[in-house]
Amino acid sequence: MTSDPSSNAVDDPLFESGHRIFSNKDLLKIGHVPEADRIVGRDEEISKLAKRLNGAVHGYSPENVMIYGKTGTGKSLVSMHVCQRARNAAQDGVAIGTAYIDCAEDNTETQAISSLAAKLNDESVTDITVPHTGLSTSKYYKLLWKTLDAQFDSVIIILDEIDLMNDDSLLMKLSRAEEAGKIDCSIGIIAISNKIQYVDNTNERVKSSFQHKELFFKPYDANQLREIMLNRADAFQDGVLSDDVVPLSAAFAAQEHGDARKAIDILRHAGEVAYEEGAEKVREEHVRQAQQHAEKDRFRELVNGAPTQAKAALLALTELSVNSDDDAFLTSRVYDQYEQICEYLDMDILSVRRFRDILKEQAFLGVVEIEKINKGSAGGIHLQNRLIEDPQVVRETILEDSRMQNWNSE
DNA sequence: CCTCCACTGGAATGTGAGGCGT
DNA sequence: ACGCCTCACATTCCAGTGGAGG
Repeated sequence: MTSDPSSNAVDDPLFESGHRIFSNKDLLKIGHVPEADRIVGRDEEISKLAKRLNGAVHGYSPENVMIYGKTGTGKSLVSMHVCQRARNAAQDGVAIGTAYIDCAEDNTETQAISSLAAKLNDESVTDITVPHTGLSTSKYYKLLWKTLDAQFDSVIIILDEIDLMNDDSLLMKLSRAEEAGKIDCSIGIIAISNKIQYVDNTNERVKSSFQHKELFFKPYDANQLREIMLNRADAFQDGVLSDDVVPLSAAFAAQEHGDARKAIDILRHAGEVAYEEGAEKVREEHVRQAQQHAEKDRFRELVNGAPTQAKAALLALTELSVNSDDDAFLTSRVYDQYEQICEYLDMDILSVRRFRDILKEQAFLGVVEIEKINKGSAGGIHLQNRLIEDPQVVRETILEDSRMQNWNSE
């Protein structure tokens, strides 16, 4: 995520000095955090969240907040933004610290505490050194408490993607620290989750200690997406975007997921497509291409990320689809083909039961489609499995895997 | 309307890897 | 270094399923 445009550039005719399409592509990067006035359609969420954290600004305890919402609905963005404003708005004599933890990265209690301590610690003030690793969990906690007391009246901690944290005692210990008298500094936690049921799945001890308000983020609608994209339109050169480009991208994204990240992705792709074509304007057809491209990318990612056994199962399906007029096959038929593949590739052969579950998982991910059919007295209930994307494309993607490469027709 | 087929899917149970405290 | 615990993945067993066809 670091961009370092070299400062001592030499004009080389091999590379164009100015870009025909983009003027500031950074604005379309995934990790780009827009300025405050560029956050769209989340005013309500921002003010609600700010209200919960209000205490921190005056040196009292902020409330804990649990934020729910799908990906790309601005949860992290709004949280970070509010934290920043809280820091700026802190009253005289009130020291506020804020920290952001990505639980996908630090997914154990120890890791999270250690990076929390490291992030909040200002060595020149506290004279404490936080080692990256090597201490027991409890030592890290002690370090953290010390750090906090030495520097802050209150801290706000953002725990992003907390559902990926495989241990919820962190939540409990953080929220109990203050009342247990371990620290004088007050702690507010913003926990962010994609899953609505997150709190239901945590145990009772955590539920009782992590008292919190809940906040729901709705997906962006087409209007908001359009505005978000228009706000970033100056990533493009003046007049390069045709009028219908942004509304179309917004419409695509809105009907599919309401995910701002993906919407912007499509816009960027459209720009790239236009550039490669040598077009002087980004047009509707470029957006359509970008959209299709995004679809394929998503698919590639799904298939690439699948475990080996799932790939073998998919390969069996593609093999059948390619070599026959039908496109849907009974599980038993697919399983036979799968057995052949496994044997040929010298892989373990899983049981039919497990095989069914693997296909079901792929169906959940949107790679295959399963239909229930009934053959009556000729054989009761069966499942029919069908690939959603073009079998050839799936096949190529699977064969990119080194373990699968030996499988070349027959 | 009852039977019957061959697969489905829930439940119990086993196994190996990895994180954690001691 | 050690055992403990949890989790994901896998197997085995078996009651359940539901419409075509008698």
